[in-house]
Amino acid sequence: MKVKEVADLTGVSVRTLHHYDDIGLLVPDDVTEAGYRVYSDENLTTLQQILFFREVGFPLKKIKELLDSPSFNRLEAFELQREMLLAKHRQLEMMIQTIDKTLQTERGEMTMTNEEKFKGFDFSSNPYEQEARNRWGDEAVDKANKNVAKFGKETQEEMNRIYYNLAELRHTDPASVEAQAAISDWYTFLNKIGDYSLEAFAGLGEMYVADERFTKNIDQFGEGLALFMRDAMKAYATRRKQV
Amino acid sequence: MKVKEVADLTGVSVRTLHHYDDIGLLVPDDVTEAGYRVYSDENLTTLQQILFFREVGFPLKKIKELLDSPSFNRLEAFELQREMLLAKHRQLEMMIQTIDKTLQTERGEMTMTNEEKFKGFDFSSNPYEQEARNRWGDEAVDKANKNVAKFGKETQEEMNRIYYNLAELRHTDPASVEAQAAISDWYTFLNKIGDYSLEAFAGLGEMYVADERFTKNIDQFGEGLALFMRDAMKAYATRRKQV
DNA sequence: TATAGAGTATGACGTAACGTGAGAGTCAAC
DNA sequence: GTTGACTCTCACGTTACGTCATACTCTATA
Repeated sequence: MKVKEVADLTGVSVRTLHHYDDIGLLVPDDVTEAGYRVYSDENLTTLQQILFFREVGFPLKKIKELLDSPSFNRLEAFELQREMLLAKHRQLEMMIQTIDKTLQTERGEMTMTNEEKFKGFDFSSNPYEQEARNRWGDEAVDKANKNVAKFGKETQEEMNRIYYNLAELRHTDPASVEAQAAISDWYTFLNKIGDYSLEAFAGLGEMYVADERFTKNIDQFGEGLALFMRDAMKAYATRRKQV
Repeated sequence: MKVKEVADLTGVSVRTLHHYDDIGLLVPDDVTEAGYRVYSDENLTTLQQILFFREVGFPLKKIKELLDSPSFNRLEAFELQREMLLAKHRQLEMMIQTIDKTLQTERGEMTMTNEEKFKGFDFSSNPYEQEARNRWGDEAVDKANKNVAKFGKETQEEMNRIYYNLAELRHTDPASVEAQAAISDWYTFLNKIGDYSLEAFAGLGEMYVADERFTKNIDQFGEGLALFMRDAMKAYATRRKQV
């Protein structure tokens, strides 16, 4: 299919498809000799995914990261998207209720507090978005760091100690007893300030190497630490799941 | 209430409130001596309106036009917003169905056409336009411009004359005798080339502001004409229905 | 009462996700 | 062989804020 066919089918503009091609988010599987973009059925499925994530408010950059992520699983993604759409659905219901109440208020049939006036409007707390970010997104790290700040100096120092310990081991085997002990401290620490399943923990490790901003941050404690931590975290999660 | 209180209550950022102040969309009713913005309860109600319109995809500029419009009626607006939210609600239901089908497809339980894959995704037109099309029918929307072309040059010229007349009145009261006389010409004209009930006529007016393609076209004769025509058309339909 | 800490103000530049031409090549149809 | 619809690649414009930087204000507390 050529651009306009895809555009007409999906409702996005041709320019949008160009843009997605430019940023590498949706690169057509084929091009004609004249340079015309040709989209495959596989491309269409990807586009569907992109539009779902876009609809629930993910920035394109993050969508790309998700789709590129080695741990990305289409079926799982669809299920999550379903949940998120349902959440949005419920949110809309709240907004409609809010409107109904407002209408009654305008007619003088009842009164509303200011909080009630904005029920359903606060998007800052979408639990499913949070879940998605935990599962695949780099926000997991942000969250951790923010929480650390919130938990004060001692926590910060504890975190640094763990980093230093790990940094010293970074040229050894990530699956060794020492490394696993150190990474276990890391897991314990993270669960003090947040809530990480083993899957999330392993996913977080992936992010340490997948996203250069975190690689850079972590590697301040020692070059190659991020990579080492990812391997150690993966090994840790795998081993503990087997038990 | 000061900025942060409002921000916390509504979930928008402080920067957003600054921005809305800058562009004149939401100007706080009061300022302290130190220049701090102080929002009244009236301001909060306006903000609620703004967020509703924003949620259904209206650009801020259009929201400002709506709120500033002399014919703007809060109660009516709430009812319209309710409709729009319901439309979005239905759209979400379609998307959820689409996901369910996709999940079954992934499991190999069924197959989907490409059209089905994108059902519910076509946002090319704002949800309200969808709603408008449902309510007043597709023809009402497309008919006007297409038919004019078909009816030849004289018809085209007559149409332009009417537009020019209206454009000159566009800063006056849409319900005034002059404006109503001019809009009556418009109604007569439209019924020469098509078939418009009063409801369809009013609905068409709504489309003039809801669909930017129309707005752009009409505003070529004078900025703000589309909005003026909508108000005049609505007043015209209301008045004639009462008789 | 001094001072820290949280809140607020105004620039001003940055960013995301495209929109909108401009200028030119491509392709099927009549 | 010439329309007319479609496509390409620049490249600048736009919307709705985000993100500093710098400076002022307010209040709780040592």
